[in-house]
Amino acid sequence: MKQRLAAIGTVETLPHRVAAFLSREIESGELNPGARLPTEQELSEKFGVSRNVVREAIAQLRADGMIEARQGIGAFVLAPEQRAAIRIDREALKDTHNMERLFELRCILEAESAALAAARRGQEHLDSIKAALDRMGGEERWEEGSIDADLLFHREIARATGNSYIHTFISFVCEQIRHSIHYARMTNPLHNLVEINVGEHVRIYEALVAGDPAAAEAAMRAHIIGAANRVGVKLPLPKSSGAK
Amino acid sequence: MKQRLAAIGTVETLPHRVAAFLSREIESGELNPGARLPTEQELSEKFGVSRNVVREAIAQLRADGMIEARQGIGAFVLAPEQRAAIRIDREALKDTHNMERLFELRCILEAESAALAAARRGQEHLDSIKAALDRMGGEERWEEGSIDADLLFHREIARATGNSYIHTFISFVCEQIRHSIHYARMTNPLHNLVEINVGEHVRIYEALVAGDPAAAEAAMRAHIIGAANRVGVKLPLPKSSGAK
DNA sequence: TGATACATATCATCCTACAACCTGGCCCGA
DNA sequence: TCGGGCCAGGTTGTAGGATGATATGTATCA
Repeated sequence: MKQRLAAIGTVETLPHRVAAFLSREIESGELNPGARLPTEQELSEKFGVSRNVVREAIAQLRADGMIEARQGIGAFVLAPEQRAAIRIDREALKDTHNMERLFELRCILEAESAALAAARRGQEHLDSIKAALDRMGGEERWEEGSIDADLLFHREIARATGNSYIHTFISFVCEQIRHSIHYARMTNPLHNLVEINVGEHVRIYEALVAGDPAAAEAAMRAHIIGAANRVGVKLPLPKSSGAK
Repeated sequence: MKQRLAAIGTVETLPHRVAAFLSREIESGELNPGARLPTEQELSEKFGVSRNVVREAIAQLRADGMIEARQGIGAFVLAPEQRAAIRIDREALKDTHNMERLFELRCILEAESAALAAARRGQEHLDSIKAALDRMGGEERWEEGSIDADLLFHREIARATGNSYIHTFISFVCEQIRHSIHYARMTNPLHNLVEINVGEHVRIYEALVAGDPAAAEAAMRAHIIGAANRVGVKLPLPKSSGAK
């Protein structure tokens, strides 16, 4: 049971906390790009942890391209443009407004990707997508399993584009959304809030089978707008004026 | 001068090398999700480094969500879907085929974002974009400065969407492309390969001023296809069949 | 004045030790 | 025989010091 809790809550380790603190300080602008961080020793004293912990925290920030450490001089904050990784703060996703932004990004990515997938999908891709579709709606289970199948459905479509970067990006965004929905379900007793509309998925699948990019794009767009609505996020006019 | 080299080459630190090794081992599938990593001591012996170095490497992988460490048991490989960060291998970008994929992703992101920006941009956004445009083409310098201005132009448009996630994603993708182009220029003596078409940018800007999403999207799409061609990447029919 | 040598500051790496935690087996009692 | 508690060993988490590598500023000397 404790193990289960650890898997969900992700026990906060000391380096993680230090890294999160520094990260926020940089994001908020208290430490501008080019600024020099306190020395490792100063930080270890400030947080009351060993220098080892501080180093692990800095190693993480450095890997992300947020700071650059130079031997003999110190560590410096880098400009946000030269980040080597994209990382989304899950705390921020508890805000509905941010959820809305994330859904908007997802809509952009997935709609056009669906069009690409319709043009390039092979039979093997269709099979994988169909399998996910069956797992999703076969039984009337609106549970974890169905959500997994839902995500798999979207990932398989992304894979059918043949573009690994698109696959990576879409997988990432979907996973963030899944996480925040999971959180919403934990705090909100309305479990049925998360409801999967199988019909929308079927329409996407049919467009892919037909190899019709425009239809696939439209179906995917409609689906994501619908999905956003079902979790209480109203998506503001994506592609409203540009459609016609 | 040495400082310059350090800023470009990013001196390989031991933890970074260990992390890269483990990362590749996971990506290549030699370590499947759920598998347990060797203990820290075994790894430190295997690589001939201290346990501290191994810990810093593992801390990075853990921050990315590639592995999960449990006290008293060991470290385990996580499924690729639950990554907490997106990280692009710059070595892989030296392959033209990957460049092509990245441009395709960029096209998807930026085209629709341009449409959003056209609908939502305020005067302040137009001013920032115009400033970048002036910096880009004002003087006839196809140098670093112009490339910076080019990137800034795109980032400012992303910012005008009012969606911070879109801004983050586009900044990230653009920066990856900039890096790989920089690398290509170093190895290839054809410096003028990287040429900035000011006219294409002007057309995008005018569509934003007019507040015309469809025109902005089309102009951006044309621009990115053109930019890809200018660096020797032919973009395969994005939005070809779905357009009509 | 100019250049070399030195002292200092800082990060990079290593080492040892202990704490916290999990696993498995052993022992003992019912 | 079975069940439960106890203990030993292994593994990660944290602490603290020691040494090497590198950059900066200063002082000394020709």
